[in-house]
Amino acid sequence: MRAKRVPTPALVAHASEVAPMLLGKILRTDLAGGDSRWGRIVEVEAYGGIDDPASHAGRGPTPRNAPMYGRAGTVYVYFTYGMHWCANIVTGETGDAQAVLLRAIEPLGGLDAMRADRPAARRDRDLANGPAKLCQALGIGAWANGLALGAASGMGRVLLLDDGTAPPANPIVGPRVGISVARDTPWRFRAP
DNA sequence: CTATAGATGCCCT
DNA sequence: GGGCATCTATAGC
Repeated sequence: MRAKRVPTPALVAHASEVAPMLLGKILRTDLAGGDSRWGRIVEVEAYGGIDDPASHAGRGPTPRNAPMYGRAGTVYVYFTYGMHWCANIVTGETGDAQAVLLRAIEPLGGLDAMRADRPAARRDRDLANGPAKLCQALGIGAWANGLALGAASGMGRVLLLDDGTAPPANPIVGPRVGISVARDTPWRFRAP
């Protein structure tokens, strides 16, 4: 089956509901210069809005989290630890400021380009098994911040595709990684 | 395999 | 100035 774009209305729900549904979907970048890279989403985390202390939107709007307040399907990319980019997909109603952090994909296409951009990865399984590694492998950076899924900028575009693979019936659910608050909220989802 | 330290810069208080 | 939705190399088992 050929892959089709995930329709935006499917993303208009709480991040904790959208997140497990993104497992199994295809994340692809088409970069300026012509190369495409893609893989299957195998790990995500849900982040809520003003009511979620672990979310970047947990203390209201700031310049950094502004894309989170946009429409569902907006890509929110942030810079952290002085060197890493991480990518989210905004969910919910406009203004809800919820998002799903894309934590890991199983690389499927564009492997050579991924390897070139991830010299530290000694094995292919390490190409995109982390939120910052995923961005490095797919070539996602500041250029994608605030873009709608599927919309092209001068640097490229980000696509969320459905190739007919159903989300896992029993994803591994647990607390989110790397946060210092709300550690009891089980909003991390992994494919078995 | 686990544990730990260091890198490195931006955002927000 | 504190803290960060992280990654890598290295050390030890």
